[in-house]
Amino acid sequence: MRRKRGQGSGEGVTMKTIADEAGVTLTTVSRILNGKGDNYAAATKEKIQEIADRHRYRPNALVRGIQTGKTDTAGVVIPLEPYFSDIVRGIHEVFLFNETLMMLSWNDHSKQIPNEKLERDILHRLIDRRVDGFIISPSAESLAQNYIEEILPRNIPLVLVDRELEGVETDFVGSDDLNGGRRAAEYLFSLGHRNMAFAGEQDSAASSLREQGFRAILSDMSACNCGERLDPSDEEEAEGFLEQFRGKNPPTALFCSTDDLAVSAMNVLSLAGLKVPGDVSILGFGNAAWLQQELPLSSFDPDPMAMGRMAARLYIERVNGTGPKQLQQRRVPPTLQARSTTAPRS
Amino acid sequence: MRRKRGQGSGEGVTMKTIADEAGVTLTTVSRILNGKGDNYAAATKEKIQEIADRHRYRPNALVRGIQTGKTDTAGVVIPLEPYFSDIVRGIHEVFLFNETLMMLSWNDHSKQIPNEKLERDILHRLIDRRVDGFIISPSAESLAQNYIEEILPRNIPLVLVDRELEGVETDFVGSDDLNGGRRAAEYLFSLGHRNMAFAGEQDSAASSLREQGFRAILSDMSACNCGERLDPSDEEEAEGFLEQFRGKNPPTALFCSTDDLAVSAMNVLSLAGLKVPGDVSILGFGNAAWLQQELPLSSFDPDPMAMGRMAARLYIERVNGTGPKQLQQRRVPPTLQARSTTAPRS
DNA sequence: ATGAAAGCGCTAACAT
DNA sequence: ATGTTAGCGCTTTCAT
Repeated sequence: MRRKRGQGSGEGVTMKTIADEAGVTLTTVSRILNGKGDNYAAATKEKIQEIADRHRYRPNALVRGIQTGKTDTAGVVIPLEPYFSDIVRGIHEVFLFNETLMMLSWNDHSKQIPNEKLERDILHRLIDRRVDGFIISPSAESLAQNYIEEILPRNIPLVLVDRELEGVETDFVGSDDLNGGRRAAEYLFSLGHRNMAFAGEQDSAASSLREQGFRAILSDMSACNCGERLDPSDEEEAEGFLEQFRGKNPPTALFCSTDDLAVSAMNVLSLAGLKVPGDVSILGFGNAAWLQQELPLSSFDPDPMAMGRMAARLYIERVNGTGPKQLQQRRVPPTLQARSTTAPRS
Repeated sequence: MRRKRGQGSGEGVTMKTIADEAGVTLTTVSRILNGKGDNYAAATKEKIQEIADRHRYRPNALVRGIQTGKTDTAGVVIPLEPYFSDIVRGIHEVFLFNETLMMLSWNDHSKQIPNEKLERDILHRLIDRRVDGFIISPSAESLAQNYIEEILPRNIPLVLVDRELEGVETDFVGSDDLNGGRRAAEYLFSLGHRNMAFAGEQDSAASSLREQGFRAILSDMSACNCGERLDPSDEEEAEGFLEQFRGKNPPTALFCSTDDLAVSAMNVLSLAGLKVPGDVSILGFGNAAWLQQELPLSSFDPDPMAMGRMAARLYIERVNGTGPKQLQQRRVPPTLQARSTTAPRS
């Protein structure tokens, strides 16, 4: 067996050490140090506490973990990139007040091919250490199988953040895309725009929700209309996209489901000689940090820190068994950041 | 006692479960699943393995931890801000190949007053969970006491990254500031500059090393000279700083010990009508990400990911007891990023 | 007001 | 080629 650590203070000090020194049993020490010693003589309590402090005694959470089945440790699997690290910061903030610590890991998000094997290995490492639950931001759909096979059957609480996974029945915390879409419409409407366009990718759940909310409001408003979804960054669709702005009575505002699309759109439009926001107001979604210095794009900030906080709160509910029985879907309303690519209709 | 988890597959499956099902003892299962079963009959080995797989058995690392005194888990205390999260990514990369996981935490780096109590609490949480060691990027000098009292006496390996702490005798991994300073001098010299200036803060260990390296090279070169250290962002020193550039035969190059100083210097110089790099070449240190889009500042990239990797490797050596006995000081040479604020002397 | 004893899931020394 | 036993550090029932 591996040697325990050397002989500094606080090392190798167990409840037994303290019990022996105080001339009482382990049980007594355990109860007193855990605040369950109401019945004990004040003198005993003080003595135990004093010895513990003097030795800088620290309880062994591993043992407590195997005894109680709870480790107060979460498995957090999130890439450490700008946007995501804000999610982690939000989680951390809530954990601070819940005696919880996170084991952090992630799979290489930068590689296009997600490494299923590697992620499964990471999950195993986390499960072996008996984390109470998981908070995961899945890097790809293809990883769903991992969660379905490794986490759910073991009945370990799992909260997904930022991205849902088809076929994985679990809690989810993300951005309120529907709400964002609605407010995009309301905002552009309030600037006087009536004729609008929408740019979005195909096959993106988030993008669809944003579009849905956007159109829902527009169809409630009178005298509003909006062209079909098109992707200015897609070779096939770019031409059609531009076409909309060439007819008579062209759109004066454009809502893009991501900031990337907003940038593509701006490029396409400016090549065609259109001014932003003079001729067309552009509103994005994502509030990408890399953008803000280059280009003052009006956009929705999904508030990743708030998402992290919300995910952590849900996690705590799950791990403690408080909170509702049904699976939760909680969404943080994005914050509108009006900058200089949107303006009143001229 | 808290209920163990419910009844899904892989839950509550222990070696005992497997042993019973196979009609052998715990020991047999333990040995076979740990690859120490060379002496066992192939049939037994296969049977055990099959049962384990079928039940999706996973070993309990908590138990292993209390038995062996090793948890394969590191306590990492680093703020999750841009520069630092790259350090964390470097650490993570190395841990992936060492069966190690990190418990990540940090104290609120944004608050000016570092919360000593909070950080001590975090260290306790980590110690209770019996991390094998620590990798810490201290947010303030005032926290030194925490490490001295809580970590060192317990003989827990501690590697400091990015920032050293006076009075804390421990391993350190950081940027090679001396080397950076030297190469700054060599680079500016190679561009033809002979008359130089240096901007740096007072009381910064890193800044002093950069200055030291810088001056060491200059004094080796013939016909070179460099004014005294001044801080253009300091009200008292700004005037003197500018004064240097007003004499006859003024400096044509400026090395700043941080990118922030480089920005201040540029402002001061441009107010005085001097052109960069036409009149003065400016070289910074830090390669701050927020800068790169605004201003193509020539600078040294301290390569935080490499620092993280190096710290993790040293950590692994410490935890495994391999590696040298003496305290280590390892430094990553920064990478020169020549952009457009430096040019040949005109 | 305190103790004794069983047990958590596993490892490792010591058998046979 | 496999089993027996003690023990890791603690919590929790059941005594007294």
